[in-house]
Amino acid sequence: MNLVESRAGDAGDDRVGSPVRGRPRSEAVERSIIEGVMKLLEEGVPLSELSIERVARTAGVGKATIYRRWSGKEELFLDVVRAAEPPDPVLPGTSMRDDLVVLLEATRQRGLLNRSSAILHNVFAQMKSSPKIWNAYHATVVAPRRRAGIEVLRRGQRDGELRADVDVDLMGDLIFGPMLVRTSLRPDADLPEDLAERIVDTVLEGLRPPAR
Amino acid sequence: MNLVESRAGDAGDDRVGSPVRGRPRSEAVERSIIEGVMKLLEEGVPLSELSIERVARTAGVGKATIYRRWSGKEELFLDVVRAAEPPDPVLPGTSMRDDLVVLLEATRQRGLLNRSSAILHNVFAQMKSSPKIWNAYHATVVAPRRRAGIEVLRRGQRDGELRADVDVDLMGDLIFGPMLVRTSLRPDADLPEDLAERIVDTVLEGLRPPAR
Amino acid sequence: MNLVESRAGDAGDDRVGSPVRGRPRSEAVERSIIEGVMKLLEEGVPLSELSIERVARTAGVGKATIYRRWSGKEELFLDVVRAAEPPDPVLPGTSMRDDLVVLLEATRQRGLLNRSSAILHNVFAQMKSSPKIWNAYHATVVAPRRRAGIEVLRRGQRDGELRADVDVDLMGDLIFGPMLVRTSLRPDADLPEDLAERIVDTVLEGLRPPAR
Amino acid sequence: MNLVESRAGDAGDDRVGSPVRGRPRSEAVERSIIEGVMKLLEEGVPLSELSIERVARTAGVGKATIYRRWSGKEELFLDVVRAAEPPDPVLPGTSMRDDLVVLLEATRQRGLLNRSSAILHNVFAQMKSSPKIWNAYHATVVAPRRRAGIEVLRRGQRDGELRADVDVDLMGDLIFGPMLVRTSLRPDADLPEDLAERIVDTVLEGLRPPAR
DNA sequence: GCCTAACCGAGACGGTACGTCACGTCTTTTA
DNA sequence: TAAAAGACGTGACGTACCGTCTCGGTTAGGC
Repeated sequence: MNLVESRAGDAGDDRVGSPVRGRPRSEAVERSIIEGVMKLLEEGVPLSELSIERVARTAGVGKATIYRRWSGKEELFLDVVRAAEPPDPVLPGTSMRDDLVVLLEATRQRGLLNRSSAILHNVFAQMKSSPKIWNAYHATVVAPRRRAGIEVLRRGQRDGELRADVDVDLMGDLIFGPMLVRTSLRPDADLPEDLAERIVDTVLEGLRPPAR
Repeated sequence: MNLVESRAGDAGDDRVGSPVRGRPRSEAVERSIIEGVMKLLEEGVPLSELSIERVARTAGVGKATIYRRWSGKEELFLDVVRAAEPPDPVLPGTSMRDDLVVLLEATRQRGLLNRSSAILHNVFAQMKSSPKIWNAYHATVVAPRRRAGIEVLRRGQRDGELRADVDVDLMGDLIFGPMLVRTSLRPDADLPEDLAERIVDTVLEGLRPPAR
Repeated sequence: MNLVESRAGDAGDDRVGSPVRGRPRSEAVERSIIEGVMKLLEEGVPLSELSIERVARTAGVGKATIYRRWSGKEELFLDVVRAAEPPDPVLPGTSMRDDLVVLLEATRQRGLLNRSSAILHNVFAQMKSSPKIWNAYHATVVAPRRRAGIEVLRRGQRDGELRADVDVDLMGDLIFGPMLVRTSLRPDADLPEDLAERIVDTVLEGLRPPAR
Repeated sequence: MNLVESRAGDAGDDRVGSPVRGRPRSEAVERSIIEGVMKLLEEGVPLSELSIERVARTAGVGKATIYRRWSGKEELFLDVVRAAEPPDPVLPGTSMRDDLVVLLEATRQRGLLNRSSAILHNVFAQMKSSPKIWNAYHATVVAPRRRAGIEVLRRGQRDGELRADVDVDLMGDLIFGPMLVRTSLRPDADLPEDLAERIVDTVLEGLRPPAR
């Protein structure tokens, strides 16, 4: 998970009995660092004041111990976000429409979480400002979910729930775009309970006025 | 436009006696600061290395001169973005559909600009990471455009191009959401030339398979 | 008195009738600046915090108005000290011994003033740290007094109160040195009322001309 | 010696477990800072241009490293002066008169040093302008020497070289005052080779115990 | 009674230094 | 060899003054 995990004498060690020498890294230290960051964020400390120095002080840990595991602030935050990421929703599988609603509702829940708890709101924002980290987060967390959505759509095409000539890639954005805009870009947008259903149904239904 | 502009006797001062005291602020200095930031960004300097100190050095200006106008890095960047903002597109007015395509195409162009020139990509990202600045940007730049889109939709309803019972607020996100996701959130998405048309037409058309 | 007194059109003006043109400098401004400095010093503001900027603010005066009169902080302080300098004592003339006691007592009074009022203690100290200013102060204030002391001693030699072979220059330091050490160099020394008499009498004891 | 030296487990710590924690401060760095200041002073840099920033640059050291040891410019200069202080002279002990001449000659040498090398002249002046630092210098450097002088005088009284009823405290100033005035207060005074002898002999002339 | 030059307050301006903080690396002792 | 501790060089932070420079507005002669 970390980006800096190479231990001295790690690779290419022939002897099986003692792959690493010296004192092993403490997992407890690892946990206490990540939990320390979360504690600070929950206490409302703005991200700009979250220095490595302060994290080390809070976790009762030396700075070098942090740098031994992560190459910098961004990598550390990436792991913090990953640790706080809610599990993927279970799809009912009753229909494409229902599966899409469930996926979209999970996205809405995430948006609500970001807004209310403020734990991750800023970490998230910070991540977006760092292309390297945002790409890493995208690749390991966001993209898989998007792929799951695409897969649902493709299955819908096979089952006749969606026109076969539709570009599922664009379709994914048509479904998730409106929700993501409201959760991530428009700070003032509201997220009513039936939003997921309304988006899915509206997109699927067609919006032209009925032929008279 | 600036956030720090308390000077005695600003606009709308009835009294004739003492409109401004002391040497007035130089507009040339103001311009050279903003242009200095742009120059640095164009040269590929990462935003994290864009200190006020460096901006001052580049613009040949004292730090205090910057702090006299902006209360910090974020406020300065906000003005940089505003200065680089392209003008609003002119709507053809031939139909709701055409107007929407033009608006959406402008959004796509903005996305292309952000990606290619790298001038604003990072400033943008940075802005998103600061709620205060993002809200200010949203209120003065993004929201008006969104209102323009909503207005087009409402006119479409009056003219019978859009069903009268549709929630234009949600509709705005249905149209602009997919494009914004591709320009702002998905770093790997492509932006083909006909994307605006396809989004508008697909959303308006309806996606259910035709009754057999 | 000031070090920067050149007015434009000052020197080399042929015409006699109009030596200065334009609005003349206000003497009131001059006074209010010096009094402003004294007020601040009396309030206990340490000299290191006495910036030109603050002096200008206190006196309700523009900075340029100060720089028009003095070339810097040191020159200004020099004039402040000169303005606060007590008048030279009047010598009784009854005898060399009495004149010396009066001069030495004036020095003691000055030391007491410096210690108690704290007005000048620090200005004095600051002045000593600037060779240029200290020399100027020495030349215009201290040296004349020293010359007065030397003159008294010389008169004493003529009148037979002091041995004729004594080096009056060294003698001056023998008399004034002990007092100056206590007033200027030893912060903990006490200055009893009869100090001047004791110094003069002790030093003279061995230097009286031998009874013939 | 320094004024800022709070480190855990200093001297006199009985507990064996944790005498000092973390990387110890480098003595080499300490030396290079003080030597850097001296180098600059020798090059003729006026004291007013001796900023902490410049000292750090010269010594190849971070500003924080300086502030870790001294709380400001004055404290640093105090240590510089102490480092440059010549060793106390060795008293011959042949007589009170000879001892006094040796002590006074050391004072004269110090004055010559201050004048010629210019290393310390200004540091000295600066120190005098800061009561806190001057008092510290006085207490640790000047006062002990004065006490040594007083002790010599007292011994002279015991040995019959000085009248027993003389106030040795005042006597100290009578001897050292004239020399100090010439070395510290009068910038134009000369310091001839036989000055120490002449002062001592002149002052003692009247204070010898009466021949029985 | 005007003209005009210098004054005056205010404050912007390019600089420099302040003292603090965090960065990421390093050097200690202890485990 | 990991770990806590903290020193180290580096460099940005935001503030305060420096001495100079515009501004609009005042004050005095000289015309």
